[in-house]
Amino acid sequence: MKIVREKITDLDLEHTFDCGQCFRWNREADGSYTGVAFGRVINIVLKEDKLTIDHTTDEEFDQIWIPYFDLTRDYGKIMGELAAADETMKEAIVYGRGLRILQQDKWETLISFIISQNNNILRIKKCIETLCENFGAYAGEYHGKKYYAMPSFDVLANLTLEDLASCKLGYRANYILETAKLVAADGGRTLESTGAMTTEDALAYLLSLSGVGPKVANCILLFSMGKDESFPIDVWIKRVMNRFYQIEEKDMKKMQDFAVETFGVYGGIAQQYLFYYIRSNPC
DNA sequence: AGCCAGGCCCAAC
DNA sequence: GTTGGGCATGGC
Repeated sequence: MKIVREKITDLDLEHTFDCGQCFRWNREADGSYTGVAFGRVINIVLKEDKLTIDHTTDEEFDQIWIPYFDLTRDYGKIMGELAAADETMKEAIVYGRGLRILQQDKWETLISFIISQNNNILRIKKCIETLCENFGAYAGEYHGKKYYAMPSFDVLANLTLEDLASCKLGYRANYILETAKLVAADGGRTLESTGAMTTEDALAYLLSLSGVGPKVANCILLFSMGKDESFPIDVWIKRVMNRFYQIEEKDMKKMQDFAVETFGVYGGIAQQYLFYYIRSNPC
């Protein structure tokens, strides 16, 4: 069934899906997007302020898609506050207006960003897609195409490197097996409870997993655990920090401090506008 | 062909 | 505690 909601503001699906925070949404010929999240397949389109989601229900919209798209939060206010911080941020917001930080599934985000390391976005998407098709639960069919969810930690914990070879994950395959075993050891309870932890504790837990360092951990904190102040620093953010804020590319500590001082509790959201801006306008 | 990609691990200082 | 080499794979 199809649901419609009007008066949706400060949302741009292209910016939200293409800013590098998620990997499983694809644009259709008609401009709508189809993707899988939380085990559901939906097709979504926004025309003016009218949001239409196909293949869902009123109940699922309330329980899954409102939190997923972060629709209860006032991004107009957030953008206003960040834009007042400085001129670069202001330009980045003009460019990426409507970008919202999705609240994604923790396990899927964890695996996705382990795969993301030293990798490019196109290939990250292919790796994730293959992993889901080969080992994920069937999530449904939309317009003749079948979709599969991210395989659970129980499934991945029982695979071998040979099983994963077909996914072409490279050296990351072992990280995924090790992390799946660690998460499955307590039935995923620690991972699920991270949202209620302090950011510091959640970060420490993530860093204890295999293939998760500071950058990947901060992405997971921001994109799935509601830790808005988390400021992931990758090669692109280093370039932003160097080009626009005159911080040396190796000085991560100074970048972190700068983010806290300048962007405060919305550091991660600011980071995402900057990432999207610099990637779309490289040098 | 060689460099790069939303970095991390581990050994050597 | 910090630094640097190595790392699978494929797009450009």
